Formats: sequence, structure tokens, C-alpha cells
Amino acid sequence: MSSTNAPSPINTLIDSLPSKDRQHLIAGCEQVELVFGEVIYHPGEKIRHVYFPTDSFISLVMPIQGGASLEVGLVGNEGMYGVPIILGVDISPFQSVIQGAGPAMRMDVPAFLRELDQNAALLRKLKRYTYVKMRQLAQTAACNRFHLVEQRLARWLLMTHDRAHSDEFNITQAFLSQMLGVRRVGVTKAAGSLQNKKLISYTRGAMKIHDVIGLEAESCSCYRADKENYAHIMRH
Amino acid sequence: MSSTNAPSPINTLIDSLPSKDRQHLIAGCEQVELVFGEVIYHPGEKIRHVYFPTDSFISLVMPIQGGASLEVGLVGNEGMYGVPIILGVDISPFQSVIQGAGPAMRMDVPAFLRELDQNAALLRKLKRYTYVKMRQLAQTAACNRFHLVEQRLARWLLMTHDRAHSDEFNITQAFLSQMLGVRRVGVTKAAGSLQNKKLISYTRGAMKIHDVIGLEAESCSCYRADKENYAHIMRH
DNA sequence: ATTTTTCAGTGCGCTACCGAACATAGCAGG
DNA sequence: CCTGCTATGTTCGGTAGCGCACTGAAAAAT
Repeated sequence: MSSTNAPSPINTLIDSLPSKDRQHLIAGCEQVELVFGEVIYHPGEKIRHVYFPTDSFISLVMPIQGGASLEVGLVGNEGMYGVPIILGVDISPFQSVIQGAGPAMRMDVPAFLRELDQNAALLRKLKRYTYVKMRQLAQTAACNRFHLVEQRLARWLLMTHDRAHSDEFNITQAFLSQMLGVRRVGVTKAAGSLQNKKLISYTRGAMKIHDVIGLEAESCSCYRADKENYAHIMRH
Repeated sequence: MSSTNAPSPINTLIDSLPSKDRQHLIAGCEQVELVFGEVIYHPGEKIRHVYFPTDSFISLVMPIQGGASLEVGLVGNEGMYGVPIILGVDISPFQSVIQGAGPAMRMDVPAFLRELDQNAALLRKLKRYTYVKMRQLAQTAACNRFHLVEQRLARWLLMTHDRAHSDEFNITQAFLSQMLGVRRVGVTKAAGSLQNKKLISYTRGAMKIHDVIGLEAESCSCYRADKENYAHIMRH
């Protein structure tokens, strides 16, 4: 994932911890490089590591009987993959796909459980993060029900933009159609419309964001609602 | 809420606790009677009590900018209202509406937090319950995206049937259209179709389930998926 | 008994999105 | 250079659900 803007190779969730707690957590992590397109977990699979993306991001996809699937969450350097572990369950409910290649920190589950035991600040943060994720899931449910493809695409681009730390990232329309749960043709039309409005441009998988403000205006309110809720809850 | 079947005025989540833990929890609860249609919490409102429905059920509704709203969860005697409290947040993310009138147990938040501290079995159960709810939210998101109104209606009726402990319950088509996020006319058509298939019958708010098996066949796979996940995770 | 309200059902034109098939254009490898 | 592959764009007929307006009937209020 190339970066035109200044990258911030730090996980803000970890970064918000008191220095001692943060250092202890980081000491227990290993650095890994996440590869684009890799499926780290399938639904029902046992979770062996939790991940803290630093300059990468992970897509949470809900497959449904009959082949269809839908993205229900995105984890970048503002969060963690592995919420179920906090809840005492080591089974991944979703398919987890690397959406943005790059570095992440990870910790194996037994070590992470010990860490949670000792590190109250971390546990507290992650519980609040879980709350944020739950609310986001509900927001996504409503969004998918009510909003047009173009609005949802704009929302998706903004969410990804935030996690890619760059105005450019790689994504094909076919892949996008999987995330949004629509036909590729639907993405073609919506993306073409956003391009006509000079908000984005793209060719053969190279997506470029030109106008974040304009994109926000075009997107549904769900983007802002999610972001505000995150800021509000994770503030403390 | 009248009941033609034998009612089970017990909260199965509480009931699954070791006898000592269960008794301690129940001792701290007060009995309340939930009134149909009452909105116990609005989004963003502070949660003052958690609820364990015994023979009542609560609808979790996500309102979205512009007036539309969508049901994203249902809490009956298999669960608890107040998951955010477990996560250290006392702000209701959803609108909580009494869907089925009847008795529930409730506990004020400070007492509940003390209970969680002392009652490891309860905490463990509720964390697993939270996991189940998260997965259900994702399932609902996908369901709303891909499934037809008639299938979704069938799913809703089955979920409500499970929590009403009765083949009959009261629900108007206008109310249903709010839950499913469709026009009332859409409900009229879908319900008419299910009635033609002899699966249900209804008049002026009185809904009667005739054929649960048939309804399951007509519903989308989401009903079964949710139920199986609940059984699988809450087993322990 | 009459009026008002509530609930279910119908009709009509419209739009977003669907499935399928096909067309074009950039790019890579032989 | 040509070939094959991949990503994007277009067309066409079909449909689920929409907004709106209206009807009919049962229940509740006066």
C-alpha cells in the first residue's frame, strides 16, 4: 500500500494506553506483514492470534447461505481484530480478509488473555471498542437496508481512506461489489458517477480520492455517525 | 400477551447459572411489568437498569437519519437487555421498545456492576451472550441486504414466536413494516402470501402462527443460523 | 346510533437494482 | 507483435420494492 500522505504506523488504540501498559503490550507482540487478499480467518475457525494493524487493514465479511457475502466491518490502526477473545469465545464469526497490505502487530491468544488479566487499561479500552463495533454493525445493517449504492460506496471509500492513510489505494470494482453486496455493474455506475463529480478517479484497481469533503457530502450519514460514535466512546 | 402454549416464565440465561449464583442474582432483581409499546431507552440515553425478560420481550431498533428505522435485535427470556453495561458503557446504542408485554426482572446498573464483579459465572455467560448478539447483528445486516420481504417476515415471526411462548401475539402490519424497514403495503403482500400458504392467519393486530415448520421453510436461513449459533455458544 | 379512528387491502406509475451477455481497453508474457 | 488476461463499461429485459392515494371494514369513541 503506497502512501502519498504521511503514514502513521502506530495503532491508536494501543497508543492511547498509559505508557507502562502500552510497553508491556507491545513487548508481547510480534511484528507481521499482512498480505493483500489473504484470508486470515474463515467463519467458525478458531482464532489463534489477535491483530493490531499499524499500517494495514482487515475486512470483516459475513458470508451468507447461497454464496452472497457482505462486509460488516473494517479494522485498521484504530482498532483490533479479535474482539471475540475479549468475550471469551475463540471462534471467528466472520471471514477476515486483508484489505490493505502492510504491517501489523499480533499476539497469540493465550498471551493475550494473560495480558488482559494484568492490563486493566487495555481491557477497559477493548471493551469500549467492542461497544463501538456493535453499534457499527447495527449502523451497517440499517445502511444496507436504506441507502443507495452510490452513497454506500462513498461511505466505504471514506472508511478505507481513513485506514489506508493515503489518498490512493488498490481496489477493483469486482472486489468492491463483494464488499457492498451488489453487482459489479452497480459499482461501475456508482463509481463512474463519483468520478464525474470529480470526487475520485480510478483505473484498473488504482483508486484515488480527490475530494474528501465532497465525498462526505455524497455519502450517507452512516460514515459520520460511526466516526462520531468512535470518537465519543473511545475518548476516555 | 395471552398464551395458548405452556408459558415458561423463567429467564433461561439466568436459569443456566449455578444455583448459588442464580439465587444471588435473582435476590438483587426487582420484578417489573413491561407495558406494550413503551420505549424504555432512546439512542444515546443513559442506561439505568438492565432487564431480564421472563415472559416479555424487547425490540432493539436502530433509527437512522431521515426518519427510517430498522429492528436489529430482539431480547426475550433467552437473553438480557443491557449488554453495553458489560462493556463498560452506559449509553444505549439503540431504541428499546417493548414488543411483548409481560413480566421481567431488572436490576439497577450499580448493583449489576457489583454483581458482575462477584459473580464470575454470570459475567462469563453474558460475555458469550454479547458474542452471540454481535454475530446476530452481522447476520441481520446481510439478511436485510439479500433477502426478500416475505422471507424476512417469516424469520421475524419465528423469532417472535420463540420469545412470545405462544402461537398468538399482537402485532399490526404498520408496526411490522417499521421493524422490517419496508412499507406497510410490503408487509400486507408478504403476510397475505404466508396466509395463503396456511402458515399464519391474522386480523387487525392478532397474529396466529399455524405452521412453524412451514414457516421455517419459507424463511431465510438466517433464522436457523442465529438459533444454531446461540445454542452452540451458550451451551457452555 | 353515529362518527371517528384504526387496520388491512388495492392500484398505478416509478426507480434502483438484478442476471446475463457482450464490448472495449490497458497490461503482461511469449 | 500478437495473444491472453484482467478491469472497466454497456446493453437489455425483468422485478422487488417505493411513494402516493384511495377503498373497505372493523373497532372504538362520542
